[in-house]
Amino acid sequence: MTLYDELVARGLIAQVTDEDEIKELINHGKATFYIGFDPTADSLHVGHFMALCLMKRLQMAGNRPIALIGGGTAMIGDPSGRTDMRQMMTPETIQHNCDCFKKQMSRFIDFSDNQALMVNNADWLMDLNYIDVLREVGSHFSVNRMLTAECYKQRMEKGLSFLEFNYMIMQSYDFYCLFQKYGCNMQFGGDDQWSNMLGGTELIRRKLGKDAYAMTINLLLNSEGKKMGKTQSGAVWLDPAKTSPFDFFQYWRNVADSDVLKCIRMLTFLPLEEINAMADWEGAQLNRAKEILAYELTKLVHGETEAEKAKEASHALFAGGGISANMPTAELCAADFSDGDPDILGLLVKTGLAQSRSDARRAVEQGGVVVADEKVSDIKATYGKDCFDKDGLVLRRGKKKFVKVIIK
RNA sequence: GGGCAGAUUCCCGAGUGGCCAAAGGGGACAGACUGUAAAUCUGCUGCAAAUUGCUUCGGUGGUUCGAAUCCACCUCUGCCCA
Repeated sequence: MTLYDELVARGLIAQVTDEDEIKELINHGKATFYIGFDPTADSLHVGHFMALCLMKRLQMAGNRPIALIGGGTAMIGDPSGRTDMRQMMTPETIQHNCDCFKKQMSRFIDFSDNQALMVNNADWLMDLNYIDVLREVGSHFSVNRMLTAECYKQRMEKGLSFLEFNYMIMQSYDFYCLFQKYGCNMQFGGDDQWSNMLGGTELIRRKLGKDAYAMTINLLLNSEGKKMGKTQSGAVWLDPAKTSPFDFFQYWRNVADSDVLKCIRMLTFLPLEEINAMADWEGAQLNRAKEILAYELTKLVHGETEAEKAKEASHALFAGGGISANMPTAELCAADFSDGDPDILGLLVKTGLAQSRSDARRAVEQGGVVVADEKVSDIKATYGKDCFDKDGLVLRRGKKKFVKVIIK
């Protein structure tokens, strides 16, 4: 099976500019392609992970990836898919984020011997001269055309600043630069980037009379049509300091039935035959598929050891109800006992299981708090040092949130 | 530059002097049912020393016994005209 066919079979490809050309290029390792990453946070998240996987797949087939960090475009902010204006970021924040991205990407993509490149568009965008840009680039864009692009249409009602309107032009200019500098002939990106990417191929055609190609990958949406990789507390991050391997594992362990197969197909490197064999799984067996998904992804992102630990902790908690060395842990120190034994509400807040004492109180009153396998019904319950033996005391809020508390 | 409309809690959105910690919906959280799924039903959703107290309705001042609500100025947003 060719690479292109595999991408199709995995449901990754959304739109392409020229199917035959693209097939030819990527199947034979002739593409130098780029994917842009906007450094809007200090860690990559699941959405980026899809792009990284794609890069890896293509790199394995001999194509040359360029990871473009949008240090320059981040100064503007992409209006696509947004209904409100982005908050402006300071140059310092952007720089910090770029550095974090670099570190994380190196784990997935092999940058040695120029097999892949990492560039920052701040390098060429920051020094541009306004008049020159207008003459060189601006003359090739039709405002009428731009306004009909889907990404701007949505914003026509809510308001769109001139700043953001220029994002497409900057992104197009990136492609143009990379094409000239590195012979970059393809751009990949999320499907919401389609119009911005077309801007680039268009600009290259107009300025250089040459063809470049663009391909978008499907956004990872759940069965309700919402972007996956988001939780109430924000995105699911790849940085273990921001989303622990255990939480990462649990996120995937808990996806809806209807989304499991799609996730496995799109995100893991399991062979297609193996995945297709899972297609008619249901009930308990489908539940097993979720574990495979969670394990595979945790392994890819955090490594095999962490994946094993997360799986083990998950089993201990949900299957055995026992205590595990690998479950999320919170520590108490002597000072926490200095004003008398801590009460249940305080413990819940301290461990992050509740946001405030009010929140904790509600949880207890509704019967959602369990300590050491016993439901807590008294909001005034306290726990002395002797409650915490050397394995720790397991606090549970609801069915899925556990913390093991130990005394340092 | 001129005219008009608007800013309310996580989000949408009601509230136009006291009965307002603020309707309704969504989301989130908890309970029941389950498979760590979905659907459904119930509860709950500012903070705290909790039949009470405190802080919130874009910002700053003012009127009033009392302001999300009235007045002034400011900031931001949308629409129309230039």
